[in-house]
Amino acid sequence: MEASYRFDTIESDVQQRWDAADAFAVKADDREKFYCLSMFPYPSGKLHMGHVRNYTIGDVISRYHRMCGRNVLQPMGWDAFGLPAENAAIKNGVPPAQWTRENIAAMREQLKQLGFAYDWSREIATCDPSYYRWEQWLFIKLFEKGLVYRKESVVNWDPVDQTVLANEQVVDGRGWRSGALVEQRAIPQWFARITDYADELLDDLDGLDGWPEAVKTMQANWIGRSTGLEIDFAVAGHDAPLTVYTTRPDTLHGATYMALAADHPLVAAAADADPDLAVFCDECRTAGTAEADLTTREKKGYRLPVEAVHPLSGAYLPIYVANFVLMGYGTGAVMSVPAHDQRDWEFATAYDLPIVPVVADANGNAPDISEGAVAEKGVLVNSGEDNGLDFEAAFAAIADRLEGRGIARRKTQYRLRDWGLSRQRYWGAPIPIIHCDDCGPVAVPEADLPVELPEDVTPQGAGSPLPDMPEFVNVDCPACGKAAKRETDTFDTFMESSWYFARFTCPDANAMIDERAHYWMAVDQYIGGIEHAILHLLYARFFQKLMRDLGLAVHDEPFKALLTQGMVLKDGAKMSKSKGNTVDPQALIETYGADTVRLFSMFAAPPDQSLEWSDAGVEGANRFLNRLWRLVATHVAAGAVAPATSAEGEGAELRRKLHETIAKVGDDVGRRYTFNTAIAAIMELVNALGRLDDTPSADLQGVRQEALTAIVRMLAPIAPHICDALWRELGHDGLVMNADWPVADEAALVRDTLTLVVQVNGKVRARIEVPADADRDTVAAAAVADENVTRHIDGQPIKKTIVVPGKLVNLVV
RNA sequence: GCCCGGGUGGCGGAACUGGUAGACGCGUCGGAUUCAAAAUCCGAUUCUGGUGACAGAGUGCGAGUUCGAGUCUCGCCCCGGGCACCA
Repeated sequence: MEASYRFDTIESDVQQRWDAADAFAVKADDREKFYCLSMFPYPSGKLHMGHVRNYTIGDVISRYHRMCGRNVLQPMGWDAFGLPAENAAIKNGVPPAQWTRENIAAMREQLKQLGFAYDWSREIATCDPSYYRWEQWLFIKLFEKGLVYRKESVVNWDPVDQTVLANEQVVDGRGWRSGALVEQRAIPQWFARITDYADELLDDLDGLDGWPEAVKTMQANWIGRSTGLEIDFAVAGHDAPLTVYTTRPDTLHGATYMALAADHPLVAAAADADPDLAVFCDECRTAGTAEADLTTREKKGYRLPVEAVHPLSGAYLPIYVANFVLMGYGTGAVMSVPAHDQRDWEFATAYDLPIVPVVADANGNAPDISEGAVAEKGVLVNSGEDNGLDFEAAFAAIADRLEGRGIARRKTQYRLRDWGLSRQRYWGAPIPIIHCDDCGPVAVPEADLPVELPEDVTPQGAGSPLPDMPEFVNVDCPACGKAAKRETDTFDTFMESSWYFARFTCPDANAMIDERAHYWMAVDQYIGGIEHAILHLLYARFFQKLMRDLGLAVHDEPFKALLTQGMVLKDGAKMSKSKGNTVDPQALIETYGADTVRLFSMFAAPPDQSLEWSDAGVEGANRFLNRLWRLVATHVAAGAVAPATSAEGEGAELRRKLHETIAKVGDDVGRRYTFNTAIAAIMELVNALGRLDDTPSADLQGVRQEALTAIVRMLAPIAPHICDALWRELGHDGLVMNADWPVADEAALVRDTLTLVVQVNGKVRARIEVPADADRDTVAAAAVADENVTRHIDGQPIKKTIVVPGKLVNLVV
C-alpha cells in the first residue's frame, strides 16, 4: 500500500465506488428502519461551517445505524424560497429563480465532495411547483375546514420604498434601504388556527422523550397555557364594560388603574375628541411589532377622561392608554396591580399612581414594595373579606363571587397566537385564492393547481412584482365565472419547511404524501440549529397533526428525537461576513480533504455546544489521519497475521484496551452522541498501538489486526473515505459501510486488580491497588495501611469509613 | 424586558449516576532524527512552594447542603440563542 496518506485520490476513488454501487438509495424492506434527517439548507450560495457541522453530525448518525443493520433513510433538499433571493435580484439583476437554482447546483456539489450518504434520488427543492402545489392543496383543505381565515394584521410599511418590510429589515425603526421611518399598517392577511391545536401541541411534548428538555420547556412557555379569570370592569358613564384577563385574580383587591392598547375601541372613541390622544396613539403604533421592542421601550401612558369601577370595592380607577399593551394580545386591556407586577409597578411609579400590596410575604407581613413589585404568591392582606386566603382559595372565592354576579368567567388562555401565513413578497408559493367582488375569497379548484409563480421576473425593490402582472392577477371567479383577481400574497416560507420531512419519504407521490410515509415516519433523529427550537419545530408539529387529521398521516408527531446543534464560532463570535471572521469549508476541503474537515468538526466540541473553530486544530485532525494511515501501512508491511489468542501479558492488556474502547465508542456514538469523546478514545487506542514494535510477535500482530479492523469500522461514520480505503488494505472485501459495527468481547474486559483512591477527610492522599473481588474490610484495611494515609491520620481515631466499590475509600477522622 | 442555554489550564474540551479535576487534541518548552530545515518520533506542561517525596490553592462571583460539590440548592455577574415577516 501507499506509504503516505493521499486524501485527494482516496476521496475521489471511494466516492466513485459509492456511486457505482448506488450505495445510498433506499426503499422500504423488512429491516428496522431509521430515518435520519438534518434540517435542509437555504441555498444561499455556498456551504458555511454551520452546514458542514450539521450535516456531518447527521451523516455520522446515519452511517452508524447503517452499520448496526438498519434500513437508513437520509435525504437532502433545499428550502428554496426566501428573502435573500429577492435581495440578490435587486442587487445583481438576476431573477430569484435563476439565482436560487444556480446556488443549489453549487451547494449540491459541495455536499457530494464532503461524502454525505444522501439518497439523492429523493432531492426536493421547495420552489418547484411539483412541491408547493401540495401545500397549496393543503391550504385549500384547511380553508374548507375553516382552519384558515382572513383578518386584519399589522405589517412594517416603508413609505419610501412602498413595500412591506420584514422585522429584520427594520433597523432602529427605519427601513434598511430607504432609511425612512417605518409605519405600521393593518392589512388583511391569512391566518392558520394553530391555537385550535394548542392543547395537543402542549400535551404531546410529554411524549417526546428524545427531545432536549430545554426545547420542550421553550415550546411549553411559548404556547403559554394559563388558567385565569376574565373580568368585566364597569366603565362610569358607559354601557359597555372593559374586559380584562388575569392569571392573578387573587390580586384583584390591589388593582389601582387600568391600561389599554392604543387600538382598543374605548380609546378610538376618546381619540376622536382629543387630538393629543390621537397623536399619542399614533406614536404607540409607530414602534415595531417585535415583542422585544415592545417590552424594553420606555413605558408611556395617556390618561383617558373616563374611569373604571373596581368590581369589589366600587372605587373609581383611572384608565390609561399604554404603549406596552397590544390589541393583538388577549383583550387589549389590562388590570394593573403595581404591587405585584413589575411592569405595572414601573408605570405606577412613573405616573404617581397608588401601589397597594395585597399579598403578604413569607412572614405574613405586607411585602416591601419600595424597590419593585413582589410577584410571589402568598396569603392575602388588605383584601377585606378575602384576607388570610392563599392563592388557590382567593382565586376560587373571588372567581365564584364575580361569576355569581355575571361579570367574570374562568378561562383558559394561551400566549400562542394564530400563525400569519401571508407575505407581501414575490419569491414564495402563491396563496391559491381568487378574490371575487361577489363571492369573496374563493379557493382555486384542485384541478387548477399548482398556481405557478411566474419565474422570469426580477424584483426591483419596490415591493412584489406580482400585483403588476395582469396575466397573473386577472382570472375568472371559479364560483360564478365573473372577472376576479388572484391573491398576490405568497406563503410564509415556514410553510415549506413544515412538511418536507414527510415528502422525502415519497417525493414523487401523486398526493401530498402517500402510504410510504407510514413506513418511514416518524423521523427517528432530527438534527438542526437551536435557533429553530420554537417556530420551525412548532409549525412542523402542527402540520403533522393537520396531515393526520386529513387522513394523510398516521403519526401524531413528526420527530421522535431531536439534536440541537450549537453554533460555529471563530474568535469567540458567530462567523459573519461583516466581522470578517468566516472560514470557507471549500478551501479546507481542498487543503486537507473532506475526512479531516469532518473529523475536526466532530472532535472540537460535543454537537449541542458551540464550536470554536481552530485552524491549528484542523491540522491536528489531519495529523491523526496521517498517523493512522502509517500505522496500517506498517502493520500490513509486517506480513501475515495469525488470529489473536492473547490470554495474558501485553497482548491481553492491549485487547482489554481495545474492547474497552469498543464499548465506550459504541456508547458515545450510539447513545450519548458525544462524538468528541468517541474520537478521543480511538486516538488513545491508536497511540497505544503506535507504541508496539513495527514487527511484533505473531500474537501481538494478531491483536493489532483485530484492533485496526475495529478502529477502521468505528471511525468509518466520521471519516468514511480513508476508512473505506484502509478496510480493503487490511484485507477485507466490499465497502466498510456495509461491515458490522464492532461489539465488545466481555471476556476481554475482565480485570484482576483495581486502583482505588484513598481520601482522608475528603482529600486524596494515596492510590492503592486491590484485588477486584476484595471485600469492604479488606479494602479499608489496605487503605489504612498506606504510609501517606497513616501520616495524615496522625494517630487520630477514625470516625467513619466510606467505601465506594471500585472507586474510593474516604476516612473521616 | 421575558423564556431557554452556557461559563473548567495559554486554547478547544474531558470528568456520563455527588466520588482521582484537566482524558484527547492544539499551543509552548526540551530532546532525538537531519549538513540544515520541513515532516516525523520521544519527554514535560493548572498555579504556588520544594532538588524531591510532598504540601497548599484551584472549575465566573458569593453563600449553603454533604464524609465528599465542576456536578445539587439559593442569590448575583458575564456570554450566547429565541421573542411570532431572517432562515
